[in-house]
Amino acid sequence: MKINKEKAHCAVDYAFKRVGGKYKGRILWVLRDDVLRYGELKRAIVGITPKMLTQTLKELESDELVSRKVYLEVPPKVEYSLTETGKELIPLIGQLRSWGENQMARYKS
Amino acid sequence: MKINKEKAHCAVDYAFKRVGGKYKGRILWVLRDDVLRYGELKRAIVGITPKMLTQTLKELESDELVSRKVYLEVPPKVEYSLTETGKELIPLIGQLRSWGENQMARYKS
DNA sequence: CTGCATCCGCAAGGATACTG
DNA sequence: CAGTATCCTTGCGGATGCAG
Repeated sequence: MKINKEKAHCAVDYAFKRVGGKYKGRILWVLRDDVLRYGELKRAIVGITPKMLTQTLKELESDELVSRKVYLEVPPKVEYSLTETGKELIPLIGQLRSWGENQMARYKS
Repeated sequence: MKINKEKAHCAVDYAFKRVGGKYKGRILWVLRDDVLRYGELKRAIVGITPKMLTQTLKELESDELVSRKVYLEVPPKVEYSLTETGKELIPLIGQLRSWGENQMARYKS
């Protein structure tokens, strides 16, 4: 697994790296006020493959935006939720989302 | 040139696509309150190659976040600035940047 | 249920040289 | 000055199968 830890050129670069990629934004967003299990996430993020889900979650966990809680049960159960740092991003993602909605509406014409 | 126009899964996805990529955030940010020429941008975005600068600017222009003004002079002169839509993003990028700064400070230890 | 292992294609991005 | 034109590398992300 290759998790991007290289130096950012600036804070903007740094921030976009943590939140960029194809699914990070969407995952953080669906976790905004829920604690979700792996399978629930998989269903929520339409089109994601298990590999990408696991990989992206690991990166988010490594950046301490998402925390992972394992229940030692059979069958296995793992829950994902936002960390405090992750929650700080929610309002920003929310604004981006609103902006995106406006744009999509504007161009639908 | 391949500019990403495929359907977004949702508004979050849409927004991140417009602003993602390796340089879009940084370019929008340095243009936040200046009108810059090609060469000035190139110097401002440390590490970018002419190819990526041109390509990224084209995508931003195509998404109507940046506008391009050509002066028919010798030597040539081209100025880039934010559109109104682009300016809407600045506060959001600013917040992301602040968040990034805090994170970088936290981890510097 | 929650993943990991493996293989692979393709597009994003990089290096370098050249042009109007 | 403001880009193009080529060629090349990398690694993201997809597909599929297997495992605890």
